[in-house]
Amino acid sequence: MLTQSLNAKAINTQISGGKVGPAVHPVSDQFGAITGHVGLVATEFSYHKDEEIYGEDEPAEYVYQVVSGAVRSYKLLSDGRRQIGAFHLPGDVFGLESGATHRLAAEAIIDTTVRLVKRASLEKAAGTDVQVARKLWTMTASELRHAEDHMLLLGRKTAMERVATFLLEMDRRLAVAGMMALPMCRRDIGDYLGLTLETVSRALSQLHAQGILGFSGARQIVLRNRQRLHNLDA
Amino acid sequence: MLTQSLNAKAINTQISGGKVGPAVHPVSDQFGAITGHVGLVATEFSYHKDEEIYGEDEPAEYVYQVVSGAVRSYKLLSDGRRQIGAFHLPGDVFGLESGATHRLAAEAIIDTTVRLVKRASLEKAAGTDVQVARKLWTMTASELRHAEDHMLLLGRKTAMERVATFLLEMDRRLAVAGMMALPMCRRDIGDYLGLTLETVSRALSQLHAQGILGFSGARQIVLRNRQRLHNLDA
DNA sequence: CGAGTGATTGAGGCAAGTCAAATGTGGTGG
DNA sequence: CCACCACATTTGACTTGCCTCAATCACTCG
Repeated sequence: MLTQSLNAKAINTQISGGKVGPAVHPVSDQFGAITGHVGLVATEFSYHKDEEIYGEDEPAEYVYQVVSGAVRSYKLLSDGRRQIGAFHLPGDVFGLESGATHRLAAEAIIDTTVRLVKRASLEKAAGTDVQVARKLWTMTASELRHAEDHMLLLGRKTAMERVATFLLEMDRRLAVAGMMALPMCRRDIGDYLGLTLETVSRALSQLHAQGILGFSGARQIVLRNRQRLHNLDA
Repeated sequence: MLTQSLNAKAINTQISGGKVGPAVHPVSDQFGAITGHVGLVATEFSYHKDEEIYGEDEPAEYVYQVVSGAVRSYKLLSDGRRQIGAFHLPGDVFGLESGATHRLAAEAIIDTTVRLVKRASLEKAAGTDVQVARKLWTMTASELRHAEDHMLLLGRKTAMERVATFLLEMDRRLAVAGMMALPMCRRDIGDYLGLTLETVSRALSQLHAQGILGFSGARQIVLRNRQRLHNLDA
């Protein structure tokens, strides 16, 4: 099913180690660090806004890297409550599992292109090449680090502290020329921070009123005072 | 400093692969799975109740396995708010890092004995033995899985759902003859679940009043109806 | 330029937090 | 062995930060 849909829509297949698209940041090309060593076949593939990439508990057949666009990884409760565990931005690897299935679902936030390799081929490479095995471990470990930081946020920070942390994270990860263009809506931010979209909006309005940030459209944000934002972040 | 204190208090050094203490569950002996392969030296060591094992951001010199007792891993905010990321019970490995430092601090909840090996020797073994490298990865991946589940709990579950989840987790991990002896106090439980100790206590009282659990002392709990607890867990 | 979705703002409610007091309990020394 | 003490837990009364529900506003994109 997934394979069919991939084959039907694949737009480009290449031997990795070839040139990397402009959206992939060179110093953080985690995928290349693996595929370059072992000559794995990487395929490019695109998803539309809100399209599912894989579901929770689905077999983990592929490992992905965002080329352009943005992805949300999340879990759902039976009544629809959602917790987004991470946002994946250009250059990020996602969907890497040590076990057989995906622990979270993944969806494109906006139209998104990914590069992907078969999980089985990575596993095989890791069995031969210790460098690859080490890389898989460190990628999982940095996801764990993020999750540990996020548990602190979700369990113990106030709404304003959460929003401040979020803004500083996004500023670090996607600011260009001091401005960030958020790909996600207020509901996504709320579901990432364990808040409602209204609470996120109120916190942003308050930061705007205090001159800590500026808007040019709801999703174009300029941080005017990172120091004060850090102070609000506990 | 750490090394000194370790040397001063070490009570037993052995080549691993020897017999395992009775408190370590045989089917989940993650440590043995590693050390058995490469003949690493494991040392036993004990900590008193509330003693720090390592601090946040401290160099990760050792990897630990609980032999007996219980350990909490946590992060602190500057004003003292605490988030416990995990409890480590007999058989569990903790303190395993891919990077140079510990991401969370660790403390003994009660008097605790651990087995430990040098991180550097594990790293070395992983460079030679692909089985070891794979094991390190899967151990980190299962910590990540727990953290992802816990983010959902912290971000989206109600107080009663959190406590129900906690009880089912502890029942699974440390119930003997249908009864569990919790090593941690209500404050630890609250800091694990993102609640206050009072809220934890009220939820437990309510479950007791509904006949879902029974007490013999505040920390000796017997689950009388796991199905109803599952229903409360969303 | 208008429709539709996303964002903001307001008013009121409630789940969980805070503060405080009473009760229970395990550990220890007389 | 038991009485006491220190601390853990429970329970109560009240507060509050965030949520819910609802209405308006403002982009974005046909």
